[in-house]
Amino acid sequence: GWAGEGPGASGKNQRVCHAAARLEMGSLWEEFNRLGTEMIVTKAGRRMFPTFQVKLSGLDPLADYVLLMDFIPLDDKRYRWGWGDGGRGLNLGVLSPSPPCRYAFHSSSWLAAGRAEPAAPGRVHFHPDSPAKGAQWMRQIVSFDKLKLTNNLLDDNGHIILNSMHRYQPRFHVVFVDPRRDSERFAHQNFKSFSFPETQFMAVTAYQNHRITQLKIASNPFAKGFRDGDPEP
Amino acid sequence: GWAGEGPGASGKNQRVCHAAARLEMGSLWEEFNRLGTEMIVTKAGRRMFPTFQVKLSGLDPLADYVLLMDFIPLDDKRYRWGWGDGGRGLNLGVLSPSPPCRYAFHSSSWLAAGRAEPAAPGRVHFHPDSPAKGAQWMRQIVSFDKLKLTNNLLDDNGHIILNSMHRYQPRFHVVFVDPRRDSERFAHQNFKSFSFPETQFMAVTAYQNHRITQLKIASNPFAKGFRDGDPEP
DNA sequence: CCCTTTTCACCTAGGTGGTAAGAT
DNA sequence: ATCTTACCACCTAGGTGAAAAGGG
Repeated sequence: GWAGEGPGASGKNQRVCHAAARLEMGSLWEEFNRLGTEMIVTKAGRRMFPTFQVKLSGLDPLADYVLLMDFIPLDDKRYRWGWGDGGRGLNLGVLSPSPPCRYAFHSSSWLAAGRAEPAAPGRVHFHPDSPAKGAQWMRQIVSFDKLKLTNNLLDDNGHIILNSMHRYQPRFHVVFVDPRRDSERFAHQNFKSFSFPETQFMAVTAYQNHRITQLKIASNPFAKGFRDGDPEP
Repeated sequence: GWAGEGPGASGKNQRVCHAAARLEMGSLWEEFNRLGTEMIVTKAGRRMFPTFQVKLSGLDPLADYVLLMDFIPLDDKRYRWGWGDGGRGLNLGVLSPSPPCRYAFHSSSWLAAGRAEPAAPGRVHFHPDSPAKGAQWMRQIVSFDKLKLTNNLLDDNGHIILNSMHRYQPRFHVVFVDPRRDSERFAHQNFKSFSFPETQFMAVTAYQNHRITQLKIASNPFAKGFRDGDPEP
């Protein structure tokens, strides 16, 4: 679907106010989201799967833009994966699917387990093709496949630093490169942000929900080595 | 070594007239050049080895530059590899090494064999990071490892089109992106070209000089599978 | 005969989750 | 007990020259 734009769509520069972004692989993102998406974080940095990619429109073909992403905590909680009190209260319906039978073997779910860790420094990831003309960005799908997530607070590779067992919402920003002298004064008018709820996820160092693992293996080409039976193209 | 700049260094824009480029892997290029460098061309496109890479200096850190390469015919001849008339006249000393013994088994060499084919359309290869600031270009070695050579006159992948069995001189160009309105009128002032004689080569569809093959195998990591004996790091 | 094309085994380079050991 | 790390086999993706087949 098309993203809801950030607050305050008024007062935006003409170069960004008509910008629109469609999330690619939307059905795959929704399939993960229904199970409660998990993303691995490692010391060396791990890519996201699905990859965050968008199709852009509404840019000025001749203007320069910078594209970037950041990740904001979805709440101030820390989570753990396990068996709750039988299903009352702590289960987060949005996060885990309603199991077909509440007493089935696989009935674990995400439980709030205290307040969030101190937030890591809020890094951003610039799309490596930035800056580029609007025409270039709109020509084809923009893929953030170089973006990596890490749990290393001291990371010096420029990766996105996240806390494991915390929930995050990826955000996507289109920034018009203002050629005017005192462009800093208009910075707040020169960008537009997009947030796709179906891309939210739990950062983990190892997968907790086995259904997530299975869906990753089934849909990520690099995990083909772990597929069992007959394929389905 | 440092490149000789193109003719007419006078009248250049301040943003390019101090630009300098040092060829990287110079000793490897020279080793190939002493044997007579050959570069494979294929229908699908083949990378160069050694890769053309330079270290830049003298750019304006804050100005925008485009970096690109093209290839110019070194002469108007077509060549063939074989046995000459005993060593008189047709042997090109620069192209093949003086064999230790003129009557040794490996005494073939490049011989002129008629006039050149009609020149293919003179394509150029823009470095994919173009345009970028001078500071960015000077930060580290600029590598043209995405450049591919093809002999397909109908190529639509944007590769460099060359005629097999013809000699070429790679050229490297630094172009200042002039922000002025009528910048086209200053185009001839806004670039500086570099030509390294040790990078000239013969385009081939299959290696002719067995010593070139051996040196490629010995020095190209992707050809490690063809190395025989003990390695030498 | 000489040159080109195709296919292939063998590499580099790097993205997967599994697994077992380590850390707290 | 729970989470993290390091290493691994197994993939994708693509760059090598060898060898055989193709073409004029």
